[in-house]
Amino acid sequence: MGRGKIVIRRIDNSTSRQVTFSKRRNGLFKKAKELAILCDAEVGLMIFSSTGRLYDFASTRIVMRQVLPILSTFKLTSPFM
Amino acid sequence: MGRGKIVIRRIDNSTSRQVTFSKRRNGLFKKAKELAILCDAEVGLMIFSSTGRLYDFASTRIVMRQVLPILSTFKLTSPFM
DNA sequence: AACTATTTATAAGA
DNA sequence: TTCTTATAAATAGTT
Repeated sequence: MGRGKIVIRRIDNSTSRQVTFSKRRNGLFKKAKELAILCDAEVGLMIFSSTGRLYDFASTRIVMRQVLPILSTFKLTSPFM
Repeated sequence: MGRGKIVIRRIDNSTSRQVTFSKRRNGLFKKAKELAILCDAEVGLMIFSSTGRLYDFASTRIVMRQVLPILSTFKLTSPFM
């Protein structure tokens, strides 16, 4: 979606990568919110930039006992696990 | 993006809502994966359909101590909380 | 930070 | 319902 077609691989140039991150992160949040509204779904989205900064969104009513099984698909490091 | 412009509000017709859910869910996962690859970011995405079915995706390396603060933004029901 | 040429996603339709 | 396609929307490269 742009002046040229791109291949999906890590963007080498740091500045370009940062710009793309900002644009696509905003796009992803927008679409997550739209999905929740249009389809009456619950959506949780968390993004960590390569520098470790966190961006997140969650529609309501997601409960911990539903979230826990998902967490097991992450690589977890926690005293709880 | 389609034959007509739509307003972002809950889709009343159950069949249309299900069809849109399926299409947009796939689109959201695709974009989440692209963001992770292009921008070297970590992405976690969880979607519950209105019938309670879970769909999720996570790129690796997300650790529990980073996830926990996000969970507090959800409405939690858990013996841990 | 805007712009716009293009690509991509998707709303309707078949 | 799986496939098609006209159109809306996102965004890559530019300024």
